[in-house]
Amino acid sequence: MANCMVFHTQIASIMEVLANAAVAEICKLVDDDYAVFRLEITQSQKENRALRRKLQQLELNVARERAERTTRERVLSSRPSSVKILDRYRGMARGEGHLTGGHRSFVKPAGHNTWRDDQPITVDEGSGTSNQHVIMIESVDAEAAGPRVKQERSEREEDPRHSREIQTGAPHVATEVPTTTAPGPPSTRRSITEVSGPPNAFLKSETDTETLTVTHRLLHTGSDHRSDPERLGRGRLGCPSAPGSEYLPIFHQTQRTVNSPGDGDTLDTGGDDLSCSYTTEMDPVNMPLGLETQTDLSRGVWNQYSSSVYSEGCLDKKGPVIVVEEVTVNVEDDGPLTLNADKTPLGEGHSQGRDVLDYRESLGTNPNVATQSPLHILRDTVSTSMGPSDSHGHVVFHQVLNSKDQRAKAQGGGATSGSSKEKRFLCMSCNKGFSCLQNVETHQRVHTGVKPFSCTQCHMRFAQAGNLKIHQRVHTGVKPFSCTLCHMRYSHSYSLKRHQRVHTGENSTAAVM
DNA sequence: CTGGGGACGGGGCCC
DNA sequence: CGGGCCCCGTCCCCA
Repeated sequence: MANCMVFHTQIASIMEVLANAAVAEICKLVDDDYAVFRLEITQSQKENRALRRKLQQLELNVARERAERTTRERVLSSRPSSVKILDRYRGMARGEGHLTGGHRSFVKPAGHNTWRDDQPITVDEGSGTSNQHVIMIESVDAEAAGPRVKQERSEREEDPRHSREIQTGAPHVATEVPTTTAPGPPSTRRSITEVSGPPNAFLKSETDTETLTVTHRLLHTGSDHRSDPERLGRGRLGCPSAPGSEYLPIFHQTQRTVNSPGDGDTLDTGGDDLSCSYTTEMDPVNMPLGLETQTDLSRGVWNQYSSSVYSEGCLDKKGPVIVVEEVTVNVEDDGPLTLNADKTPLGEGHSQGRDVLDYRESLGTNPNVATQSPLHILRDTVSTSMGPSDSHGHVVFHQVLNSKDQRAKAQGGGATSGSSKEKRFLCMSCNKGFSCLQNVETHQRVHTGVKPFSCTQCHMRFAQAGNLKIHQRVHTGVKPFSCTLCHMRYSHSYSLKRHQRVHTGENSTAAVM
């Protein structure tokens, strides 16, 4: 028994020794690893300190440079804004600026005109209520003896804040200077022309003698104030295509009412008592949606929207796309583009009629509008890459934008690719050409979702008065079109025509063909 | 095959 | 006479 106890005691002591040895071993290993780890940490800390010092040094350098630049700009404050913009642009090229805010179009300084005499500003605002302007920068450098390149800038109504940002060169405002116009010396003369025009439409000049490349730029800033009600209330608010008009390229025109109540009988069909009302309310349901915001500032920062000869392709399985490759506009030598300064629909928003709502009001109460315009679609889905300038200084922009309307794509493609002379008016959203401005304005409701004509009985809305009138037949039961063979009656004329194919045996598909 | 909405082109009127 | 605007006719598409 005693032996057994001694044996157990010895075993216990041995176990204890072994355990202690194991613990010591573990501790030793831990200590070793810890030492190594500490060493690594120390080295990392040293590296961090060195990098921090470098960073501080760089920040100091940047601050110093910025201060110098500010001083220089003050000294050159009498220089034209565009030149200052050029300076800033160059500064950005040097890495002094920031592109965090994307790009903006520069605007004529509000309140005071800093343009020099050799920078004529031609403002053609038609009704004087223009909220959009077109700025065409024409380089008249001697070196520009060749085909000149005009750069148009879309512009909103003069926004003091906007101007101030530009003038002060706020870091977040990166004003891009057209790359096609090599930043010339300060002596570069530029004529800037503001042209009033219809939204999203521009006129293709036919009498021009010199080919120019017009680049339409959809300028926007990533952290912009797009949703700012104030901004929405100004400028393009009154225009259907407006919400995105800030990104509109060029040829903005003054606004007008869709159907001025002064016109009065917009829906008056001469006794046809249409129980309809005229509103300018946006139909959120029909508003273009699904904007996958691709404001990739790192890629393009700003999107150029160019148009003219373009090809179409399906780069996106999900939907049709339009590849806009280049804009070619013929312009006379000595003059700015001759633009058709017309009033745009849904502009001033007359409220003379009971059923007439102020469009801007509607927009103001519908903040979604600002983000649902097709132009936003354009902005947000456009994948832009800028090609190199050709030998003539033309810049070719390539764009791929998703088109919401496949039909518009098909039709628009034909319209523009053919470059029909008759279709002088182009929709800036889909590049479709139209023969007259009114058609463009109507067409643009496709993009804007504006449906000014509403039925009072079912509150359906229509973009065209004629469609509303036809729609009214649903309520009235009027079927003016009757078949002479079977006395079937139809409310649509085409329904009758389609129906008569049954009698004639004409194949519907063949009829289509 | 029908009903109905969306969209475009063009004629006619007015200024 | 030309441009702008309104309206209508027409076609396409979808349910």
